Amino acid sequence: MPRSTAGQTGRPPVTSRPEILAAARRLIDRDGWEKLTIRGLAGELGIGATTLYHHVRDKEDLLLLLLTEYAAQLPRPELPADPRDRIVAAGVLIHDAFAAWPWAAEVLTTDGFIARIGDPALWVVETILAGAADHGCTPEQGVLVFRNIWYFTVGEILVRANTARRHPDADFPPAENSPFTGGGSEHLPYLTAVAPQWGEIAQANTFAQGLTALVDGLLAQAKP
Amino acid sequence: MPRSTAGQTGRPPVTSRPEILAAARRLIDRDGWEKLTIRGLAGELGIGATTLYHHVRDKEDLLLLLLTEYAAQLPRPELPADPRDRIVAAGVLIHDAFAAWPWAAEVLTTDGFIARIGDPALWVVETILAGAADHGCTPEQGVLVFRNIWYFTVGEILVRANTARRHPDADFPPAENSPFTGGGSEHLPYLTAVAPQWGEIAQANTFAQGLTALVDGLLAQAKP
DNA sequence: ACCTGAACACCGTTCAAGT
DNA sequence: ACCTGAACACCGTTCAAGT
Repeated sequence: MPRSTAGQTGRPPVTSRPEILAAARRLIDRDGWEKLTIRGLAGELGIGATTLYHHVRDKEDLLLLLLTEYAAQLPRPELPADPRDRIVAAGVLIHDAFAAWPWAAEVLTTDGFIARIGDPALWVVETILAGAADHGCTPEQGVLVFRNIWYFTVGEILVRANTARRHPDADFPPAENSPFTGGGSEHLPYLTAVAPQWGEIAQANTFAQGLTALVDGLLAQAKP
Repeated sequence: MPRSTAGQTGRPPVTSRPEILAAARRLIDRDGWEKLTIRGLAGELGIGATTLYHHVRDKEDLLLLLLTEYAAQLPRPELPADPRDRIVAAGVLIHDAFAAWPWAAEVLTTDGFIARIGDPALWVVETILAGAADHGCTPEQGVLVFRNIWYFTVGEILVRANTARRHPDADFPPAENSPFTGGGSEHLPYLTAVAPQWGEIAQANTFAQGLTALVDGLLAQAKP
């Protein structure tokens, strides 16, 4: 008996989990991740919306599968030998992975997915812990280093992704209609002075620089 | 002619913007901010849902009003004289304000509100820019310092708030069902070693410590 | 086995009609 | 002036019925 198409019982499938995940990625890449809806995804596949529930537990499960697939597929490059440089490089890797897929970072925080990414993503955590230990950190200090890097990275991606969505070249303050650009700005001299250049300054990618500052500060704290 | 109740034309109001904002805060404090819906808010006030649109442009406008009101009401304490300590203190202030109202941080990133908070919140930005300048930073470096602090702070609050929502005492990895706690964890020795204590370590509030590391690292970069 | 439409319990928002 | 219900265009999800 052939095991693939013959001898089956019941109605034949119209889709599969891999097909669903591929369609979801297509939809996200095309319209943005906030447009990924169960109904829209079913439409993309040309099937009934409720059919999806036979291949995926719920929408949260779908997002988790998407994230896991993405994480597993990421390259795993050679890292520098120096512990400090290795930690920075690992942080940059996390950052670049999520910067290319900003919705992933958003999902990761907004829904508390952090604790549920599987094996394929854990080697980055291991790399940072190992780097900290090589530098002379205790395990506790290593965890601290990782968590602080994680905070910084998530924050940078979320702020950058969301400000880009609205103000293509501005960032924090100097919206033309902002109250401080009008009258009464005497008590905000520094802000008023940099306001014109803020947008330009904010546009530069300074993530690696900021991360380096954070890592250096953390390692200095751990080993005085 | 009395100016309050007599001589008016048209149907009398059933609510007002301050009443709406107060009800919204009540709802958020009681049920969490994801439960704040236009319909639910109208229900809380005992009025028709569509009536709200006569006092508030839309839901985004409502959230912005809420944020502005909250920011305006925050205390404005005395800060240390030393520039570095002042920057750290200002960062801790931002953090504590949003940590007490985590949904505000979430709104701030998820909807790109950052560029639109008004005057009452800008003095913190000014404080950080002034501190950086006092330390010898250029205006560009000052902006960099502020932005990095902002990333770190937002990230910390979002990650902490959302992991707390699900895993009361865990944070990143050691969920009991995590793949690496089972077999095949030989290539993750550091992670495996700290796994049992991770939750406990992650529970401590190390924000000020992490922020200090970041600020020290940034200031060291700016003035070698 | 797998698929489906109808239905449930929600959203934010608009608009013509009422007071 | 202000308020309102009905309606529009959506959500995620369940479930009985079909193939």
